[in-house]
Amino acid sequence: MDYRPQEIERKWQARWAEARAFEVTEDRSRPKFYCLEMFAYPSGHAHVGHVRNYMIGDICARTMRMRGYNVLHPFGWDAFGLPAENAAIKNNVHPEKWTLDNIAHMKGQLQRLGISYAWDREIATCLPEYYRWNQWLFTRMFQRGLAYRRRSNVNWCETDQTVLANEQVVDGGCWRCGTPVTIRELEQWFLRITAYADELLDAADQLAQWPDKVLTMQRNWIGRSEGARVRFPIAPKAGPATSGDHIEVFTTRIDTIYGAMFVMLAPEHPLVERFAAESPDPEAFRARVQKFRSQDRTGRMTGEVEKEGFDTGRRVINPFTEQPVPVWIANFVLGEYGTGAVMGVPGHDERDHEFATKYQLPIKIVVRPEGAADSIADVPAPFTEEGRLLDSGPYTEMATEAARKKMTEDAAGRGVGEGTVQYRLKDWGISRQRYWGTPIPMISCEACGLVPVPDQDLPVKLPDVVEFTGRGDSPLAHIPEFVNVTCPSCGRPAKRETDTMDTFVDSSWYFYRFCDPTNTTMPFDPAKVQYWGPVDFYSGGVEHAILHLIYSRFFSRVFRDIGLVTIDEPFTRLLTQGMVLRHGAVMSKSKGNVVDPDDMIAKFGADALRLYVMFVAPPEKEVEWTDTGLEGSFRFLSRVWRVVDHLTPAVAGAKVPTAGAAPITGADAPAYAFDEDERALRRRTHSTIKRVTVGIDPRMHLNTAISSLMEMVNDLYAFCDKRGIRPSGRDEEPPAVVTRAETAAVLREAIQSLVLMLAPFTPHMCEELWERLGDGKSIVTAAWPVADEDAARDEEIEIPVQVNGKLRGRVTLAADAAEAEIETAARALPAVQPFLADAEIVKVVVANRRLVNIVVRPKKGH
RNA sequence: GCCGGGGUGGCGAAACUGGCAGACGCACAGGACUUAAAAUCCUGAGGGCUCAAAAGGCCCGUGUGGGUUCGAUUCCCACCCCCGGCACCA
Repeated sequence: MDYRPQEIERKWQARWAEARAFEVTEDRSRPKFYCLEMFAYPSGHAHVGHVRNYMIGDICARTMRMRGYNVLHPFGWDAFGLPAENAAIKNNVHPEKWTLDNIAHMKGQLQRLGISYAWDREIATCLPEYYRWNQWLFTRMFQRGLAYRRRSNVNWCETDQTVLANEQVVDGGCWRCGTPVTIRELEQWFLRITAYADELLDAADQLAQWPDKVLTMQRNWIGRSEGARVRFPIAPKAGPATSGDHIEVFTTRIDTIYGAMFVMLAPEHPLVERFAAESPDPEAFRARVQKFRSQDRTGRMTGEVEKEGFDTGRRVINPFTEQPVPVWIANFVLGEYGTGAVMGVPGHDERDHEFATKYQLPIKIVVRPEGAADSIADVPAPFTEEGRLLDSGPYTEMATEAARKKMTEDAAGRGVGEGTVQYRLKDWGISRQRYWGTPIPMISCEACGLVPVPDQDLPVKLPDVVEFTGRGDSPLAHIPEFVNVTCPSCGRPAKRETDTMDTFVDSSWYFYRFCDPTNTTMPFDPAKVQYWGPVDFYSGGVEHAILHLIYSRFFSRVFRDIGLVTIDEPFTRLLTQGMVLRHGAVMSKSKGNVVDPDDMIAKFGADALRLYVMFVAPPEKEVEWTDTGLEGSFRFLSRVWRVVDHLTPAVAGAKVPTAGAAPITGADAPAYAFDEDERALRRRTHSTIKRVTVGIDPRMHLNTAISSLMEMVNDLYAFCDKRGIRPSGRDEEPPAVVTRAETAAVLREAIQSLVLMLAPFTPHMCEELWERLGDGKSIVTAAWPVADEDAARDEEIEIPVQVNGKLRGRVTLAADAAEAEIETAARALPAVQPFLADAEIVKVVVANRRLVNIVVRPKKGH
């Protein structure tokens, strides 16, 4: 019978669904394994780039099931978001309909791929049963001061007409559409992720099974800097100084403060307006500030815009030198980092040096390189490295590091500053002026202020009837019935918040909801998360390295501090899968280079597609799609099918040799006398089991695991060829006849092991073969084969022999040959004789019994 | 500029801890089977040189140049290039 994947696949997908084969409950008799792929945004159709991730997770989930774990492998939909709303505006479809239709289609695609999901746990974040708990959590965060509202400058996308979090600004543009970000000042809700900055940073060291790349990105994003805040008193314009009137700067180099020749304010600094007002020509002053503020934001942030500034005419006192220094306003000082003010040390900072040079400000050298220059003239300015202090009062000659410590202490002692830690990470702005998201469950009352919606009134549901305008205010604001409410606290008329939450809130805790997806009284039952959590294996695109993955680590800690979970880190092991390219580009509808899995399934079946995608490269790497590669995988599966199908009836009665090696039969296997070829085939079978087992977990080298299986199949064909029992490849095939019991036994062992090991990759075909080969039960829970070390062991070893590091021949010896025997055999090898003839043997290295190297040199006087 | 990952045949790749470079596959070539083709099965192949041919032999070869070592794709130093991230963060 030919390999006809489509029939087989339909059959087994139906059986799995009927048997609810992948649904699980908490079973304390078995170890748990939580395998998760990042859930999907239901954009319409999944292409092979998307589904590669689900395949990777599925290999893992199916393998762990066969190894006896109780595997939770759920799937769901990150279903809120702008595309649905944009589609609504464009096509006049309700976002919910658009979303649910897409979910239905994509779910079908995944089912046709045979991904082993527990569909009973499917969730969609756009449903009130889910987003209700976003609201619940938000009110808890509000109560704990982790959610707060403030007016601030926010990133605004003109195309999407909404706010973006800092993490959603990519290269100065919107992460979704690329539109350059502009700045708006708005009242916004923020989540206080900075409260966890230290912990998120420190705990990153414990994430041993995360890629370095992702950890580095997170560390950079959090951006911890140790330094000091130092206050420079403002010299009075006229009359006495107000007490405490000062400019506070943040610096990581307080040791260079004797070289601070000026102080710079960001154009956004709160003191700027006061200085303008107090200046002789306030309007001119403001105009100059305005110029900086309106400069291209990304240019200002990245140094592409030239450094510019102007002298405010004001002076502050350097608290260490006690000398007055001028205050400038400079376009390159960032208002939102540190204190929005910095000290200018042109001798020891590149930017300050550039600025001072441009405006002819004085440059003072206060650090010299260790050891070297003892004359100031020799110090190259700007000198930004560590060294020894010069011309720095009592600190002169101290090493920079020690000086930083001492000067920070002294500043604190004198009340002019203190040591501090500064983060680049900012609080997460979550307000979005759009419809298709979780309504923020807050009510604004004139008497009571901001009041959270009480639990019994949750969820705050999205109203159905809405006009989608795409304007920059929330569509919800136009629905009076939604907006006008009574204050839950005092009962007077009040207004509801009309912004919705960033959809990244939805995805920051969904992995816990999967543990208890239908709970109606809590986000999840803590006992269930206690059982399933944390996620043991998590895979998804590296594009979420700092968005989703840092928010999730944050939310896990919030749930912990609320008392619902005890674990800190939600994801033990992270795999970032590479993208699938076609014609050198990421697949996208607009480029017209997408490969729809359904088209490939129609041609070669889901199993061949799965195998190809896993074989073509390691999971982390980008791959280029090729049709011929897929055909190759189909050929291999046909080859497996043919040989297993051909041999199955002939080996049906055989008992496999060892209990450990075989999952189903052979407890009382007879004592076989294997011949050399049979032993060789067993060796291949068992060494393949070893390689494939570690290849999948822990190593996740799925491509080489598959190539090991291919080698095994090649050996199997060679063996059959030798014994005259190979499949002909023709339609009408005479049945294979295996008369020798030993041969039948090793063949059965081989094909059984092969089918079991291939099952995670190509589950439908393996189920079909297992139906005739196995114990009548599904291969889903069949036991993973165990290698028999004795059978896997080599009887003979072939050892390469080198002379001076060049390969000259090989010797074959018994596997247990002693080193001395190996050396003797190597020296006796005819191929090495010519090199030994006129030479003196310096030494002979027998390396680990794996290689012999004879080191010679020409005889003296020859 | 800083951080992370890479650079190996015509192509995708492999090589566990310093030990036979190129497993496995794609594409290609040859053979068997076939009236024929497809399919299938088998065989070959890093480059160059030597040899009438084959067998065999020799040299070169993992981005470049050095180093350590009996031995380096692997370790060290310097450099070039590619990909990804961050980037005036004081």
